[in-house]
Amino acid sequence: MQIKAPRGTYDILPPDTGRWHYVEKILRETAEIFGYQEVRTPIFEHTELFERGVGTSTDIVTKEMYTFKDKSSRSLTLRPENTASCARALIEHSIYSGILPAKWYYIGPMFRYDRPQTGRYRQFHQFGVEAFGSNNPYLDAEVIILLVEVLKRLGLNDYELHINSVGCPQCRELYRQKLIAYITPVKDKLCSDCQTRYEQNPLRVLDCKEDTCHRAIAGYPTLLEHLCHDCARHYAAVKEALKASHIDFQHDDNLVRGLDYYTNTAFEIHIPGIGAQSAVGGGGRYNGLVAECGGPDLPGIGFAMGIERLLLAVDTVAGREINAGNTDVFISIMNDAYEPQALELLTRLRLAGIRAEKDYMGRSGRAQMKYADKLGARLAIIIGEEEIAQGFYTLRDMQSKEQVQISDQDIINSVKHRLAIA
RNA sequence: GUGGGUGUAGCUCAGUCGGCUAGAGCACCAGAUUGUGGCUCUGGGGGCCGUGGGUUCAAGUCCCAUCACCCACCCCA
Repeated sequence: MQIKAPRGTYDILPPDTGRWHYVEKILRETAEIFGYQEVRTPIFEHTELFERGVGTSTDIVTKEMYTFKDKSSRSLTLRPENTASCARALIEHSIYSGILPAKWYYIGPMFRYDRPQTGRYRQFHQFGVEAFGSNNPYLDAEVIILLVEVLKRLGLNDYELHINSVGCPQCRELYRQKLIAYITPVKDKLCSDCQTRYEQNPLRVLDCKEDTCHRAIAGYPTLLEHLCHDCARHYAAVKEALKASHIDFQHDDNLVRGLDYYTNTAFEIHIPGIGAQSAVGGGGRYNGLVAECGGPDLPGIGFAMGIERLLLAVDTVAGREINAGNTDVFISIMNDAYEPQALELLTRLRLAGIRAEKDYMGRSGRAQMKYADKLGARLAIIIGEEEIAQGFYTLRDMQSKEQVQISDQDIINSVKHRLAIA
């Protein structure tokens, strides 16, 4: 039986890797312009970190983690997300006693044992940013502006940004009580999923898609009306800042993000038309996280984006195609006796910083030209009997088909010159 | 974890009621054009028909199982 990539994983091969580089470059550049620096944390961590950081009631922790024991019986887990690791690193290296806010970004693979689907994999890639140490609402806005800017730079102008505030532990608990009181009389009318949500996390009943549930709880009290004074002011400032920055968004009472660590601002960004998994990014404020992981009481805000979903969107919505040629110059020899000279010149071109290639399959002269064409070469250098006898190279422009004779000492500069103006 | 769909060449897919040596297009290689690419034409290499079992004189085709992928639920990025 042939061995294949495990379920939910896949290979990224050329020329696809070029598309990844293109997206990754935009992500890194944008983050750095906004003042975020890259962090790289381990791919696996102690299981306890995610249990505490993500929350034991979440789907991620209860059923989606890749957990294993190492040879010393430590329980380790392949990271399902990177925010908890960032908080751990921040604490471990006492970053909080340095210059604040600490503004980090990351990019890399995450792992969740989930049923694969369009835009959903078991090993997938996230880009994300985290800003620790400030509870300033304008930092919330900065992070959202960065998220939107990334989409704009990828040509994804058609997005839906939803925001909400989930308050602080105090006002959220008060609201939870009210909501439970509101739902309890109509509990029996809810779908079976909502029956369990009602027990575990009543707020999640709000974003159920079932019509019957919507009707059953119609007129429910909203989080927005129950925010405490500070939380309400914080949320108002975020919205005001987004408006001032001309960012379109919509308040969404039903946006209740699943992870336990969120406080105050929560947001999610969708791109219509890429399937059921249309959330390309989501995040929020997590003021309780650092303390929960054993550090000081330090606020934080961040988001994560799914790179597979971004690529899906770039393909299906933005319709962008990125394919640069493999090479610029191809050396064609008309007799295999010229292999040594060809390789010598090839290396000289390469050491001069020029992407150059030759044939290694024993192709005929004609086939070498076909090959050059497939590689996207803009220039071909032809070495045949006449060239060897008289000591020059034939330089062919693949587009115009013009050919000129160039001496050995001029060849590098001539190639450079032609590539620069082409 | 639940429901539905699909597995045939590297890719996209035909393959009738179970019946001769399993096909096409694209891609790849070669030739036409022995010193020159894109177009065209000709030829060639490539298949455990996802895997395992069953029914049958006979299975790519029917049945069962299994695995994988796709779509949706769930959840999320």
